[in-house]
Amino acid sequence: MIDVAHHAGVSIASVSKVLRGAPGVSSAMKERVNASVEALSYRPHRLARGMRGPMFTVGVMLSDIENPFFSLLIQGMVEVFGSQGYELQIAPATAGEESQNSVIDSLIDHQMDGLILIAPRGREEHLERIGEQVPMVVIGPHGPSEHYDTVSGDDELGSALIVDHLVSLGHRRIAFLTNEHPADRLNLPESARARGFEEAMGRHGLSDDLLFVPGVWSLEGGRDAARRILEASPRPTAVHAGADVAAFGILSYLWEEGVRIPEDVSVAGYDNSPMGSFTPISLTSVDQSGHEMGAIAAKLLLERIAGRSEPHNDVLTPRLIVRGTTSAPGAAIQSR
Amino acid sequence: MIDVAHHAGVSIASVSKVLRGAPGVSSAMKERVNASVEALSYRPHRLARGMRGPMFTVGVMLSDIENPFFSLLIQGMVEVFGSQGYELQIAPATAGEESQNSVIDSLIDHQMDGLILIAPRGREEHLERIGEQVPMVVIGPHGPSEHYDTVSGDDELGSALIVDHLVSLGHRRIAFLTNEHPADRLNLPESARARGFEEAMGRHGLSDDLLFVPGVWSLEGGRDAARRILEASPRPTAVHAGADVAAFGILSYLWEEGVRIPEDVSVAGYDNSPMGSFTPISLTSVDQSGHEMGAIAAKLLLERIAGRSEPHNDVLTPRLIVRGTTSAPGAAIQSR
DNA sequence: GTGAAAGCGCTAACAT
DNA sequence: ATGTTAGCGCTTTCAC
Repeated sequence: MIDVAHHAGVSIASVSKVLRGAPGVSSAMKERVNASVEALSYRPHRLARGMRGPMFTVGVMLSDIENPFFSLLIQGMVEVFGSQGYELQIAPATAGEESQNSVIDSLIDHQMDGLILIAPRGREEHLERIGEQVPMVVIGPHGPSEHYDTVSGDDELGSALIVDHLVSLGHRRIAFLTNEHPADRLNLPESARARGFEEAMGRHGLSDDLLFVPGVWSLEGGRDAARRILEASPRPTAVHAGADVAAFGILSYLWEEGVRIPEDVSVAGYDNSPMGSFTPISLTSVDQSGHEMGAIAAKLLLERIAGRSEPHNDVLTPRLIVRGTTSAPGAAIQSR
Repeated sequence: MIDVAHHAGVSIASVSKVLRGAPGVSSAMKERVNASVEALSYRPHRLARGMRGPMFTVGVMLSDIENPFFSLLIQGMVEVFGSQGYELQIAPATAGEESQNSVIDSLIDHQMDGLILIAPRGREEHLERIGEQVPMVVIGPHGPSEHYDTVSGDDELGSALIVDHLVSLGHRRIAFLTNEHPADRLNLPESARARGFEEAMGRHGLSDDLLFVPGVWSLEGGRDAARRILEASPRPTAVHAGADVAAFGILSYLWEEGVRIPEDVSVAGYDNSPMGSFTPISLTSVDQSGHEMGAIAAKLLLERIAGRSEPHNDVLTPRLIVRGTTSAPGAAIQSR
């Protein structure tokens, strides 16, 4: 910056003012400085700037880089932050709680102006403590919160939509693939979806007909689960896979085994992934508008950075998307 | 840090030394300082540290957050950097060259110790200029380079593997889906794959039978291309989709139209995405070991950060994975 | 082995 | 409207 000041024949404070667009600079000064900046192809040192004021950078803790739904979220954020002059940096973590916490700490150490946590596994108390230190938005069913905002889909309702749909088709015995999680963690999507499933089944008087299949939401996890579902007695006529990726695994295994879908077994996913809409998959699923969710999270974070401190807990309404993998049990209502 | 020094009753210089593990500190001093750090739950200010020395953070320019192959790359990097005490921050960009360049600039402004660019669209000269400023590794067919390293698959060979396979099955008229790109950009995966396709066709004396289908490598792009391929006359009996995601789109459209695969049209992808291996897709594809590629890029970057300046240009050998979407033309060699 | 002090590149009072 | 200067939290000579 000193070089620029010399080149332009002005003080470094003036350079700083021009660069920040601060008030109280003549247009002549602006031109001279900008010309010198150009001539020397000077770029401001973000760290030095960050030592005094904001970094104009927000951090995202990404708990699973493979999940395509999370990619959607990030795209929504990118658009909002980009248009507001904020930069976005993503710190990849794993599913483990320690990994996620250390990634979050690192983001704070880097003096990010705000944090968005995507489906964190940390406990509420811990999240509250982070929220006290830095503006924060959590994506996932985490409300109510004191010191941070949350955005999530109404996963209980989403599960209920699936159950209602299947029951209205005539299904009674329905399986749900749990994503393995500690029983005391009520703030995870898998908890909310399991809860919604159980309640909806109860509402239809089917509490004795539900089957919880322990397993993991992944392609392989879905295949494993499908194997066990076929062996169950009585065998379920429908499966709520919990997530699209798990549904893909289930479908894959069932198809290989010659099980007809949806005639023999109906399958519903969750997330409405792009792949699911395509033939020959045509997966019945629940849409939770990830793009919009990401954009909302970004806007909430900007509000918090601007000073708001009352917590917002936004819940988006999911939509059921009926496609070809669900039908009345035993009935081939549509060709596949 | 001053607080820690007071709490421990020592100078801030000593605190600094202990924290960095610098030589010349008594073990008594170490213990006192560490105790105070613990007691005050002090965390070092990364920006202030970065103003004097390295940040121990590397930046990744991610040109497409949706591409699952890129996720694989990042997982490979995470493992290497994590074990070496480096942090990884991902800056998401779009396919546009300007977007990518500004993201790269921003990474440099943040004083990252090194950069990995995933499939950048910038020109060689521009990349060289960046490589002069900061240790850098480019993932993509960009060699030979002066001031940075590259890692890539041998995309020309990969395309040739597909052509050889299809021709050995008896195909002659084969289509290739171009990912739209400027003709003068030879350093893109799409360019290399197109080149490999053309050369291999020529080698088999089929230069007159090849069909370049302009289009985009995406689900929708694949569907569009499939429509035009069906209309082509003479109609190709096989398609090299260029990328799995495009192949999925092609398959989707062909299935909807009642075209039998592989009997009527054979389809091959590129990338060996996890989804492709599952029934009912079972896509013939080319594996380019993304995980390993990411790990190699990370190691090369660490070497550069450590001081190496001779460029390395690593090329990984791709493997053809034959599955159910390719067969002799007109022949149903395997049930789907 | 330990501490004092200069300085990294900026911003923000404050003075002119 | 412009310039001077004191820090931000750390690292790093250089004395002690």
